[in-house]
Amino acid sequence: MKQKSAPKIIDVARVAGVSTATVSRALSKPESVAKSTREAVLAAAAATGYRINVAARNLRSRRTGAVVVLVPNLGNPFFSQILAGIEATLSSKGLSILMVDTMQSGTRLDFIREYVHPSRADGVIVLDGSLPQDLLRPGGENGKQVPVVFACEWHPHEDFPSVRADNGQGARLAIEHLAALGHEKIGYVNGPEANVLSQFRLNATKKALADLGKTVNEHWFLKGDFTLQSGVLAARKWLDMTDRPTALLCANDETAIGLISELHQCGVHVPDELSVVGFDDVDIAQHYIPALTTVWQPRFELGTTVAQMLVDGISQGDLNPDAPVMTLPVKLKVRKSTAAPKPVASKTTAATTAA
Amino acid sequence: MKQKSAPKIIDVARVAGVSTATVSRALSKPESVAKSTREAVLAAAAATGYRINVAARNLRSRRTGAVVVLVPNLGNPFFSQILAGIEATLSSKGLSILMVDTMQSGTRLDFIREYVHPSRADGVIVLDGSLPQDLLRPGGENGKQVPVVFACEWHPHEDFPSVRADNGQGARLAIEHLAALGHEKIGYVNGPEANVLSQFRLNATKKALADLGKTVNEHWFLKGDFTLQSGVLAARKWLDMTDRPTALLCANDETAIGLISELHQCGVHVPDELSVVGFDDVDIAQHYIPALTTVWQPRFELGTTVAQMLVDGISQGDLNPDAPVMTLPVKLKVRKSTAAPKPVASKTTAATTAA
DNA sequence: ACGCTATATGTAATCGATTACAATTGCAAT
DNA sequence: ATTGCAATTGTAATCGATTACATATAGCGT
Repeated sequence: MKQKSAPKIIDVARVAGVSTATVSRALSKPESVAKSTREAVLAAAAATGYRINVAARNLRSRRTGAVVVLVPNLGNPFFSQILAGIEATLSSKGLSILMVDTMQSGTRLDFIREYVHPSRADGVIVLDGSLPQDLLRPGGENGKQVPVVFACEWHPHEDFPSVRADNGQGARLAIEHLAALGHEKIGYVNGPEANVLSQFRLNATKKALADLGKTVNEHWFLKGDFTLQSGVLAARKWLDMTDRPTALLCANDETAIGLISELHQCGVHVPDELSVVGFDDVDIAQHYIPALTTVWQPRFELGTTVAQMLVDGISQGDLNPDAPVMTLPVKLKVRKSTAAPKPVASKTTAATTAA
Repeated sequence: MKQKSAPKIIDVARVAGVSTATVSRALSKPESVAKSTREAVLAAAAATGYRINVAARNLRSRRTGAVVVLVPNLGNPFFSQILAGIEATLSSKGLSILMVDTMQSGTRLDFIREYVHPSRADGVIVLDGSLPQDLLRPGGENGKQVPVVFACEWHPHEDFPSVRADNGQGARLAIEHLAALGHEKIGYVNGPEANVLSQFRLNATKKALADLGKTVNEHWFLKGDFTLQSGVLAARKWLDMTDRPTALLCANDETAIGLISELHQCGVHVPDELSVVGFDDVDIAQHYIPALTTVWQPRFELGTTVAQMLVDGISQGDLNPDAPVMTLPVKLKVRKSTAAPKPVASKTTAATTAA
């Protein structure tokens, strides 16, 4: 009795004694058919084991039910929680996620370009602020545009809608915290220079320092690239300095952890000899030793928010024209990696004991 | 001159002065058309800005060009590197990734079921060993099956092809290392009981202890669930013990880190008072303080391997019938969280100095 | 010169749903 | 009773590519 090939809509129609149009309606807009018919169709669908052919529906209805997510680096745990938020929202709307790692696929931009197209996806979420922008506006002015929204990162000179954390406020809170502890010599370990977040956090840091009347010493501003290793290198540079800052804000938690671990290797204790602040509040941060003082970002919420923004844009047929930029609040989590600076050596020396 | 709607294959055909069949062939199997025609078609495609309609191709060719990846928890960084490996391999084959978080979508199994279907995906990669198996064999014996492969985790009583790390060897190496350091009282902090990895590592741990003639004391075997918090709880349980183990192997790095951080809070020093071994070697592990001794898993390679296995299965039209289980080797990374046990207090006390 | 094969291309059916439009029915208002 | 409207359902065109099959052309051996 079993059919060789998968049941199609016409098989269901036959069993239910209705037309294919009715089956289609009963399944996709149940309220548009009579109750009795709906039940008959549902029963027939169950009886035949019918499963819709997604390609056929997509072709005819000119939708895809999918959203492309362009992630800079899937291996980076920072993005995984944002992805989780995106997934939660999109799956609740019946949309699926096409994931593309722009690092991996980076050698062939054409590969990515293929995804930014109405026949592929109903929308695009970009977590990578450094993609060439022409890639996101395919076909210039003509043809249908796929709605594009940014999360976390963004294009500095473009006006795509975006959701981001309040990076400026985060840097300011961190600097104010260090200043309140009594630090006068405060530095910063940057992320990649090409990255908007790095630059934004860097500028906000300098602004906050200036506003507080603190020295902005370029020697205390170190390069980095968001990796653990760049924290290690920053530690070595700090060790080599003659006039060292007493506190360092890092562009992210990885950098802060690499920094602290290398200092530990070299017998330098945090926060006694240097206060360190991270950025992001990854899960490990509060379980690091010392527990990391850091700027918390609502990562899961960033994901749900950007997904919702895109869903709204898709259903409106177009994105909100005034290119909204949503900025979500951050929080400073004060833990154990920051403390008042050590009293200057030339004065009275009451040796501080380490735990 | 610009057309309102996106150019279709027939527009390209007109410009190139050939039929749609020829255009299709020129684009998908270039070697099957004459060189001159191919060039004309490519030029016409470029001139019109033609982009293929994926839904149409999928419908006709009965393929999807997509692979579904079922991830237990996207927010867990452990999976992100495996995903990166999967992405690298699949994207190089022109396949896209449909990502589904089985935790998020877990409330509705039907939602997941929808993805395990030939019209959705050409294959499925499962990273979650606890999914109901009927979900992965839709339609019982009839109908086309979608190839399914497992990575990391697997179904204990099923014979799907799978790729996994050598968890048994990992546990054995860890126990042998602790034994070699002189530990006699060795415990284990488990992951979720329902998880195959937890159980596998647990059993291998017990076996290794028995083989080495060490005590297997059930009081030293603690429950856990792979989270940082479960490490914290394990630490408290350890503190409450009267007869404490001198070394603990943890089911994963998160647990180990939670454990160490809580002990640190309580003034207990690792490894002086307790040796701790993790499992997985997440990026942070070597930058933790103390640097974590742990079992390294080839996570990226797990991803590339399982993806390759699936790709082979798809192209063969069927998966290797003898349900191959590939086991990738692990390595023990000895760092600073393990040391010889403290000499018994009643004996001579030569206080060991900590770095 | 003839037939045969190999190569290249064209014609049109096909994949399986959605949906515009038409048709039917029931019911209320006139 | 007749008309009008709303609610259901059916008929058939349609989405845009792929591909089985048919056809045309060229090269080759005898």
